[in-house]
Parts: sequence; structure tokens; C-alpha cells
Amino acid sequence: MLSNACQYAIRSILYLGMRSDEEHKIGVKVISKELEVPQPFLAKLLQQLNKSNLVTSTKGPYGGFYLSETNKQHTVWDIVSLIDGNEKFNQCFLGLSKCGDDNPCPVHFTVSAFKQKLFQDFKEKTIAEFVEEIKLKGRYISLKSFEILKPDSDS
Amino acid sequence: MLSNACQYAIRSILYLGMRSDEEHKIGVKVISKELEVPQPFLAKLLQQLNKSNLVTSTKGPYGGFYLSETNKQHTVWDIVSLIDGNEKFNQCFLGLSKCGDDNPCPVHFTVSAFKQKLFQDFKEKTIAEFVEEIKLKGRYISLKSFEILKPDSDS
DNA sequence: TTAAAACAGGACAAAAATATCTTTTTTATA
DNA sequence: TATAAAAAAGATATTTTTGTCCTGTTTTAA
Ligand code: FES
Ligand code: FES
Repeated sequence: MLSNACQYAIRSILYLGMRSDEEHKIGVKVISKELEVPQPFLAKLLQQLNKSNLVTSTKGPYGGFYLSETNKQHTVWDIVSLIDGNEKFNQCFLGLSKCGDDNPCPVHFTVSAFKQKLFQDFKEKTIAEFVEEIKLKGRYISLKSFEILKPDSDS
Repeated sequence: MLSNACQYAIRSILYLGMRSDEEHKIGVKVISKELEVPQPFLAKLLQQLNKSNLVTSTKGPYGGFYLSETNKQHTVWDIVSLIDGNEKFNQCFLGLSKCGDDNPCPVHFTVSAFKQKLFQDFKEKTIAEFVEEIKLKGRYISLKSFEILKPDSDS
């Protein structure tokens, strides 16, 4: 449903939301290892995210990526629409040119409710809120290193 | 979510379910025009579907594709798993290697319920039942030619 | 001042998905 | 039996997505 690029982007941003701030920047190398994402590909992605103000970066020794408070006020939807385009959740599941209650395809009513819900979730919840929930309820964004993102594993 | 190929396949089969039987076969040319799907690509697809017994075909003049009664007893899931593989609805929305209630990603519980539901729908309902519903409730599988698939438009 | 660390940017490469073309086989029927 | 219509099959082409490589630029600690 989402492209690899988009999945990488979301996970990276959530990761940065969990682990970084202006005093603790994280380099591409670390992020790509932790999340098991191809490094050069991720580098490109982060560039793009940086340009669109979804992440912040600084160069030089001790440089790296982090989420500023402003960055954290963005939503997952901002990521999706940047990477995968903003028609992602308007499209018909069977590829018809128009999706709507007035000309529903055979699975429209099964799919539609869900799309709405997910869309809202993505559009309303800020990154900050997602991060909060991850910390609280324990969600995973990497399988490699379970512990780093479990609740209570952080200071 | 589904590949183009898979969407084409589902729509073609539903179309055949609506309009064809052993006495009324339909050629690739017609199907591709009606559904607005690239012809040679569809031809390949139908070959594949034929091999897997999801559609039936005969060569020669007055030949074409149709759904036998056996074909109609298959499910949409059979199509999806053939074309897109049977992991399609087991995969994590964010691309994590394992998807499950025990190690949920941040959107797992939003997505999971839906996936279950759609999966069931696709797995339980036969093509015949889908076709029935299309006829009864009026569902679209092509936008180009609305009328051909609306209820009451057929004999 | 300098060297290393890190991001930035452009060009390139590989793989997968999508689409097309050409030839062969089958078959109804004139 | 010849012919034409249609699918089957295999080879090829295009596009998109994904991934890599190399060189440059900025920053900063020593
Ligand atoms: S019309 Fe197909 S999902 Fe809405
Ligand atoms: S773990 Fe991500 S969708 Fe289930």
C-alpha cells in the first residue's frame, strides 16, 4: 500500500522522534542500521524530508538528523503525501478512476470505512502524539532491535 | 495495495462473471476495451488465470474467455494470491518483518481489523456471490461504460 | 590550520512492474 | 481443405521503484 520509501520515511521519523533532539543528533549510518534500511537510499530520503521541513539536519562532526519541536508537529499524513502523493487514500481499491459512495466498486464499502479511519488517524495525530503513544503502549518500528523501542527501555 | 495486474484480473473475472458463459465467450479485445485495460497485458494475465483454472478459454473462431461453473466457485482471494502472492494480507503496513498483535507497529491495530475483514470477504465469498451482489446492488467495475454493469441493464 | 565527520547532490545501476510485439497453435466454417 | 479468427507462447521494450556510488561542501574539534 505504501511504497518502501514511504515506510522507511515514517519509521525513520518516528525513530528520530523517540531518540533524538537538538542535543542528540543521529547519523544516517545509525538510523539505517537500527531500522535495517539501505543506507544510501535512506540518505536520499532524509535529504528530501529535510527540504520539506519534516526533519532537521546539521553537518560536520557531531552533526546528524533530529526532530525539532516544529518537525514534531507535523503528521504522518505529511510524510505520506510528500512521498507517495496525496491521492493515496482517495484511490479505488480496484483501480477505478473514481472512488465514491455514488459509484462504488464491489469492495468499496468494505474498504472505504477503513480508509477514512486510517486517513484521519494519519491526518490528525501529530508525530509527537505518535511518539507519545509508542512510548506509552510499546510499539515497534524495528524488529532488529526490539528493546530499543520498547516502553521503559529509555531513560 | 493490489498491483495493477491483480486489479485487472479481479475486474476481468467479475466482468466475465457478469457477461459470459459457455455459450457467450468474450475475446480479450472486448474485455480490454470495456474495462480500459491494456490489451496485450490483459492477454497475458488471462493466460495465467486460465492455467490456474480461474477462467476458461477456447481458441479459434467464436473462441474467447468465459467462466465455467467451476470457475465461479473460486474466490477473489484465489486471484489475489495467484497474482500478488499469499502474503498480501499478512504484511505489516509499515514494512516490518513480522506483523502481529504481539509486536504491533504504531498503526497495527488500526490496520489489522480491516485487513482481517477484507481478507475474510475475499476468502469466503465466491465469484458467483460477488456477481450476484453486483447485479443486485449495482456495483461498478468499469467507469467507462457505466450502463453495462448497472443492475437492470442486462437481459 | 587542518583533517575528519557528516550531510548534499548528481549520476548511475539493478530490479520489478508494466506493456508490447511477433510467431505459433488451435479450431470453426465456408 | 483452405482460411480466418482467436488464444498461447515467447521474446522484447519501457517505466517506475529501489538502491548504489562518487564527489563536493559544511562544520567543528583538535
Ligand atoms: S470505488 Fe473502489 S474502493 Fe471506492
Ligand atoms: S505490525 Fe505493522 S501492521 Fe501489523
